[in-house]
Amino acid sequence: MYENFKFDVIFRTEKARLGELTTPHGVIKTPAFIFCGTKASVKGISPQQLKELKSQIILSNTYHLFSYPGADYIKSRGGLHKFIGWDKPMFTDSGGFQIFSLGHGSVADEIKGRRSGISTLCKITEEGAIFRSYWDGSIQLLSPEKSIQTQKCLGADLIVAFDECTPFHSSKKYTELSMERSHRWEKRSLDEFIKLDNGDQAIYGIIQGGIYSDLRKRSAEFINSNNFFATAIGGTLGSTKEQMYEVVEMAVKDIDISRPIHLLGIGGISDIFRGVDLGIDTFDCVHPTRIARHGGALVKNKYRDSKVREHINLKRSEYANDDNPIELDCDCPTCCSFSRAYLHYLLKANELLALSAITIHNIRFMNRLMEEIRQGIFTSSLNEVKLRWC
RNA sequence: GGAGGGGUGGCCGAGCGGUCAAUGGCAGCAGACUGUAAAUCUGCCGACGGAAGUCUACGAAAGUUCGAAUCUUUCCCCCUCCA
Repeated sequence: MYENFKFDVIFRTEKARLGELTTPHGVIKTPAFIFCGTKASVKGISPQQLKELKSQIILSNTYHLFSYPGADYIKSRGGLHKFIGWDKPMFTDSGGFQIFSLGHGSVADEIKGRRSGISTLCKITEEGAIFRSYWDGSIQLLSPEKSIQTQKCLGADLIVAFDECTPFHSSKKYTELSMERSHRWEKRSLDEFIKLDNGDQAIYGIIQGGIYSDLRKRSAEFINSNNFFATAIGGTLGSTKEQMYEVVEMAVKDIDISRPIHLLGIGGISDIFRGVDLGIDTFDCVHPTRIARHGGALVKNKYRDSKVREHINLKRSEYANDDNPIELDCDCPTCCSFSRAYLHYLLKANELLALSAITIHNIRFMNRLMEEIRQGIFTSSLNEVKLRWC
């Protein structure tokens, strides 16, 4: 198994490590950031642009593509890579996060106790999760087997076992029962994966256990003892940044470090530095691409307008007369030709170009961040890099 | 010339005797967003004040009424139809 996959650690300092994750569609230099193209598209930009911005890998989502246009459809189009015109590595998430997000809303809403809108999650059973489709309202069951079969049809290089992403507001008892069910689901995912395996995919197991160190330890041991190619850290990571770092640290402690380690759903700049310090190899997050569509351009600390934000909000009126690019030292196409004033105007005028232009900057920003982090590990100067970016 | 319909906060547009400083929407000003139901969501948005509150407001003026954006009269201005 995993004969077409390989993970080599090239260099390490303390826990941080520089690696190469080999897949049938190429090598991913780690630490790496994975951009979210949930519905088989990174919103607003093309695979060609992603490549020009030096992106290594993108992610799509099982739940969304399962609901529409369907796994068989994408398979009959030749798989995701061919369908969307992307020949580099791909990752698919299993749909486990949607058990959380469709049941509880966004991470922030859940942590802050805000009521989310109408839930389209109907029920979680031992068999799987029952959803009302976001697409057509029909009732659908997503089970471990179904998730793996779907991910097989989609054809991403790296796929993920089906789990339940537990919310922050759940008791230890619920977290434990959910974790145990996730373990059974993950075992079923692995069995289904092995049954269908033809060498072109590798599967991640996910560590659950919420904010509880004993549960995280048990979960890590479970994943280690099964033949997953790699390990992802999932579930709630707590309600504050500090708690998140603690949870990641406790989760990472018992992971088999010969396997690649992915941190699900995290993409803040300082979060990535902390993750890298703890030995995380890959990250994925909607944040860079989502805030771009809301007018947020990621910037290094010297360009910020707020102590708490890692981006500037180009919708703010102060940018109306700012002729500088988002960042003076950025090499992205947006910074090479557009001023903050123009981007501000495009946002106000509701022009679609604003969304893609800022997305382009944020993607290049994340890729440059990861390039510098890799360089920083290699030259043992990660702290200096961090001072520039955080 | 005849008949009718209107004028409401930056704009559009509800309200047609008290619960109206006035529903909505847009624009404006902020905020949020971390395995994407997200080009989304939330808050503020007459003036002064931290707030209680005070003042000025529904074309203009005069009235009726305990009370008027809402009723009456006159005036000004718009629009539609007929000649």
